[in-house]
Amino acid sequence: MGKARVQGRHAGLTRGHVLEAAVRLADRDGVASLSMRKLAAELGVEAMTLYHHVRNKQGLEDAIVEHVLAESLRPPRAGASWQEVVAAHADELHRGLNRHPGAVILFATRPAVTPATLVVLESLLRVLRDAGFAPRTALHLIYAVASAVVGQHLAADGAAATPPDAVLIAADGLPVVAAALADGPVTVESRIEVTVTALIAGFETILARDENRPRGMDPPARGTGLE
Amino acid sequence: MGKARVQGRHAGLTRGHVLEAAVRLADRDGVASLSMRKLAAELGVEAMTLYHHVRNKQGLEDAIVEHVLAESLRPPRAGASWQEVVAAHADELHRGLNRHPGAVILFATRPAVTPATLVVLESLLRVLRDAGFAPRTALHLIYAVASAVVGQHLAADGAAATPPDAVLIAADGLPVVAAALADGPVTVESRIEVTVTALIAGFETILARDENRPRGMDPPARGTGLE
DNA sequence: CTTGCATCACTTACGACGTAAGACTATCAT
DNA sequence: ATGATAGTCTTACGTCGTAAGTGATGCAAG
Repeated sequence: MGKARVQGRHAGLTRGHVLEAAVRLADRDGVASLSMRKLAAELGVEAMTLYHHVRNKQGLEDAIVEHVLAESLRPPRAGASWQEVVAAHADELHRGLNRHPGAVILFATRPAVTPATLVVLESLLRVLRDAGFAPRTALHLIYAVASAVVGQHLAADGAAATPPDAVLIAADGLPVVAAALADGPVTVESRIEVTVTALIAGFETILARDENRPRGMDPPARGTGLE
Repeated sequence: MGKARVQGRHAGLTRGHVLEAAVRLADRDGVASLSMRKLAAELGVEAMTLYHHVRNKQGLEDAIVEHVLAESLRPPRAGASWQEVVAAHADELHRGLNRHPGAVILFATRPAVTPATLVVLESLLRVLRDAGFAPRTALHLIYAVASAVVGQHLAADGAAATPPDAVLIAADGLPVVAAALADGPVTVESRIEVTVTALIAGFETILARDENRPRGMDPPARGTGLE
């Protein structure tokens, strides 16, 4: 009786609000500490309410990935060389992850093959094909760049979690490691820049090699020792 | 009062047993579904008992990473070229992750700078330095390869989680994507092989470039567009 | 206007999780 | 015999995702 309950009054919550708050909380505290209850509290609502706007927690995480990618990736600039296009793509991805550090781990887990990202992929592949790459090789190139960027972010985040002193102490008696760490910390930016530069240069030589061997011939014959 | 309790009878549990069981469960069901309680049950023991052999769950995960790395990485073969050494290192890492698929995600999270891995790193860096690489560049090379291998495994696992049909359907109207996916699935092996090949080729050109510019000069001047 | 219904919100509840605190017991050095 | 130590179990707390059910709101059809 008494107890004027106001339950159920529509709060005007939309999927957009939920997602925005989710990204904000993930950025602030990391996605690991993001829970349906905390997110609901942030929105002034009960936990179960969120399930009207999101299938479940995994759906929420997928949506975060999609959101970050959508706001980060742009179609390749017309008239740019394939090297510039690939470098720009890596840069966009890197900036997106930098803008949402707490969400990086999601990119390692969720595949992120949504229509929107596939469209971007298509345009990237088209540039590469026009430059002479076989479609399969072009796909490998994009995969390599994306994995490298995400991987470097993950590794850098993990490294940031351990105090650098501990590493330096552990590196005692290991002169080359010490020398490599001597001049300043290794930043994500430098890691990504070097990696992407190397990948582009590497695929330049792969492209040159493949163009000199026009039609269906044998694989690279003992390239890396991987099988 | 009655109730012949048999609690506390030493079960002869060791850290090695705990770790071995943890790796086994992680391999079977994935590390995400590994809990202290399940692990304890697997060992015929109560959950809290594990805390006498492991600091906490994170410590357990770190130990899993360490264990996999220790059983996978080998010191570089004497007399091999730096390219062979790097390729072999990538291959060892890849095989290790292949052997323990459920634990891959841990390699994205935990930094894995233990004394043992640092020793391996030192020997790798020594080979690269002897080949003419600056220590910092050598470190970037190893980081790039490790991140690429882990990143490709993660991406491949994520991709395996989504049914390939869905991707093919989504790729409808995207001719280049479709063409790239046309001849068979993209395996982890091929992704890693191509990436590592490209990285090695790329660092070959970086090495050649740096050797022609011996002492401290400007950075590559608009290399990738990353800053 | 009334009636019905889909939508949004809330409540309660369940089983799982990591782990702090403490009690018990077996083993071994003194 | 006497402690000390280390391995084990019990209980408990707070958190998590979410299934199931209840109630209120606002809109559309009669």
